[in-house]
This record gives sequence, structure tokens and C-alpha cells, in this order.
Amino acid sequence: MSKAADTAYRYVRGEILSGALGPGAPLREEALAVACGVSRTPVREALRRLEAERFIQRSETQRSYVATLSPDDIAEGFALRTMLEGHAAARAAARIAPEQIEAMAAHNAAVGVAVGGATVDTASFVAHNRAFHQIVTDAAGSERLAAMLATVVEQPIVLRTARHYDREAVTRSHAEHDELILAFRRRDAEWARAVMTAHIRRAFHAYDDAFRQAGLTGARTEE
Amino acid sequence: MSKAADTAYRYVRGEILSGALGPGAPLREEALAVACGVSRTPVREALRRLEAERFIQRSETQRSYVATLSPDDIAEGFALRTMLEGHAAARAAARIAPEQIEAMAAHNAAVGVAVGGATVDTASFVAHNRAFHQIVTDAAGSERLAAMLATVVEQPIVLRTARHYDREAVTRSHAEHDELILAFRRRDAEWARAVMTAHIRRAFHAYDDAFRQAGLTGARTEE
DNA sequence: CGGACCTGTAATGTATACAATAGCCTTTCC
DNA sequence: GGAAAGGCTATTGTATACATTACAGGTCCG
Repeated sequence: MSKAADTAYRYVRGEILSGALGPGAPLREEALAVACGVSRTPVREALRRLEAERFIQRSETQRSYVATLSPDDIAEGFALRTMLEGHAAARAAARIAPEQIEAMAAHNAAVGVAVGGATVDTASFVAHNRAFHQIVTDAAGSERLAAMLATVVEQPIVLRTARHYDREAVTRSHAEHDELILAFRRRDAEWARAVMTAHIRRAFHAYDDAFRQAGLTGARTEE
Repeated sequence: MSKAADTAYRYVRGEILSGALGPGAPLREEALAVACGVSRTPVREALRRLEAERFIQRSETQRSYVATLSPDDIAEGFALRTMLEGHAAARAAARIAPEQIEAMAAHNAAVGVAVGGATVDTASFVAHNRAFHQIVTDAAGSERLAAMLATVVEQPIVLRTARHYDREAVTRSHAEHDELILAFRRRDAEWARAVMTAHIRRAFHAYDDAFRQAGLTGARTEE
């Protein structure tokens, strides 16, 4: 995407992920255009892209709103992420380069520092956790898969700013990352898939616990 | 989408699926605009949507071309479709309405007619097969899942016009559909998932065989 | 003779004006 | 006073003009 469209995309996406625009908030093209100093044309392009990525929903009358996720939507999002990221780990095990494994180890060492201090360094944890997972997605070598993951990975980020991470959860996360690295070193696709699957499932329940604690209706684990 | 944008979307999509625009063909906005009697603006919107759905790829310099799929892309597409449609079947088993099951049975009866004659009625088979699978996707009740499936289901349609279906393959397909209906009647999610998974995997190999027969490089089953 | 740069041409990116449509408020009639 | 209908306003859809960027061809210099 080019300059103005990219500006609009990042602006709207940022407003949504930061929580400045909550679920259901209306998105008027003209207002967004003046807010980020471009014309409506690139704003429209950004909105359509965000719609494809499920950040935005449109009414039957073509008006745009920040997406509202039901508990089932969230549970389903995690179910899809579990499958897709497990699959990505299996593919990555056969394709990942040694340098990428080292980069993952470096990011996970940083995660260890972030969760090992007196208080959990949430910002650092989030950044290195994201980078760690991104390497797996990249190593899987499937753009289609990467695009699908993009629509489910960022979904629950809104809550991240609202809560402190549970130390036990992030410590487990760190250990699971280490095990994934071991699976990659052995190039064991099924091991990698299993570790990643368990990792995302545990993250789902950690998220769900925090969600309920925040006084909202939790997602239902079905099936 | 509104009128002009929808016109452009269907026009370009149709040209790609019909094979009139082969893989790698350049897509110039102005030319497409005059071809379907609208301005560049709705054409651009259609191209961006088709890009999100992976029908179109863009060069680093922002030019648009009909997507070219490598053998690994195709194999990966089927792998994703296997996972996602298996998941859809499992979800559908818990949610599908009796009328939907009856509709599936009706479509599969039509499939039986299409594949049981002196020659296979390809057009009828394709139409009813598609409707059958669409009911499963709808019954799964997840728009996100439906959107993901849309990007992998149509992928290999280009070849459908070029070959006659193998009678054994379509007959098996018919039988597998029947078994899926049985699983739905019992509301057995894991049975439904297993049947659908096997169904798509078999379809992949049928596709791959036809692909090789057509003198092209077949997709590689990896892992 | 080859390569690099520069210029012309053609494509895409952006802005803006205009058209169509949906929503809302007001007004009018029962 | 309420409900329905009509017009006004706000928002999105489309077209077009202009800006910007990339590709290609040629020319100039080494």
C-alpha cells in the first residue's frame, strides 16, 4: 500500500487496537480522512482492507463500525488460531533456517527477562512474544496461511492494555516457547505442532480467565 | 458492495475463473474499467477485494496480475481446506437444522443423478456439489471461517472446465456425502470431521492426478 | 560496444466534485 | 396527540482530473 492509504490503515487500526474506538463505534469516512490528513479515497481503501481482516463490520446499509465480537466469535477465533498456528509450526519445522531458530531463542530469552523481574514487563513481553510467533509464521512459507493468521492473531489485543499478565501464565508461555525451539532443532513437525497447539489452547484459557475477571461474559469452550 | 463495484468484481472474477485471463495476466485498471463500463474507482475496489481473496497478486511496484499458484501453493491450499472444512463439519454437526440436512440430502441425490448417467453431467455435479458444501459452511455459523474457506475453495476451478471427471472419483464423492449426512443426523462432530477430512484429501489426490495427466507438474504432498 | 543515466510514456495513487441513497426531523393530516 | 409522509441532511458511491511513480527506450559517455 502506498503512503496515504497506509497512513489511514495504520491510523484506524491503531485506534481500534488501542481501544480509542471501542466495539460498535461508527467509522465515518470523512471524519477519518480529516483526522489523518488524507482524502476519502485512501481511507476507503483502508476500511475495505480492515473489513477483510475482520477489524470492521459493515451494516446492510454500507456503514462501517468497529467489529463487535461475541464470546463464540472469540472462542472460534482461538480454535482457528490453534489449528492454523499448529499447522504453521509443522510446516516451519521442515523449512526453518538455523538463523531463524537462533532469532527465536533470542526473542524468548528476552521474554524470560521480561517475565522474570520484580514485575512483569508487559510491553517487552508482548513485543518479543509477537516477534517469536512471527518467525514461525514466516518460516512456514505460506502467504495464504500468513494472511489467515493475521485475521485471528490480533483479535484479543484490546484487553492486553487493560490487565496485568498473570505471572504463572507468562512463565509457562516462556517454557513452551523453549520446547518449540527444541522441536525445531530436531525438525520434528508433529512435536512442533503439538507444542504450538497446546500453547495456543493454554493462552485461550488464560485470556478467558482474564476476560471473566474483567466482569464480562467469558467465551464458551464448546465441542 | 454496490452496483458498479460489484459489476467489476464479478467481471474480473469471471474472466479469471473461466480462464479467459490466465495466470500471470496483467490487470490494468483503465482497461478493465472500459471493459465493464465503469470508472477506475470501483475497479480498484474490486481488485483489492480479489487480492484479499488471493485471486490476484500485486508486484512490488503495485501492478496487479492474475495469481500464479505453485504446486506447493496448491498442496498447501488443499491442506488448509482440509483443516478448515473438517472444522466446519464438526461445528455444523452441533448446529445444523434438520431442514438443512434434508437440503443436503436433496443436493446429494442430484449429485447421484449427475454421476449415474451414461456420461457424467459435469455442470450439474459441480453445481450441486458446491451447494452441498455451502450448506455445511453456513451451518458452521462462523463468518470468519466462511471467509477463510472462500479463499481456498474456488482455487482449482480453472481446471474443471478442461477435464472430464473420473467416474470413480465422483461416485466416491457421492458416497462420502451420504456418510456425512449420516454423521449429521447422529450429530457426531468427530465423525463428521473425519468424513470431511477424508473427503477433501481424496479430492486433492483426484485433482492432483488430473493435474499430472494434463501434462503439468503435480502438487507435492509433503510432510 | 556496453552500461548507465535521462527522458518520455504509461501505469497507479490521490484528491475533489458530483450523484445517489439512507436516516432523521419536521410537518401535516386524521 | 400520534402516525405517516415528505423533504432536508448526512453519508457513502462513482467519476474524473491531477500527481506521482515505474518502466522502456534511446542517447551519451567511458
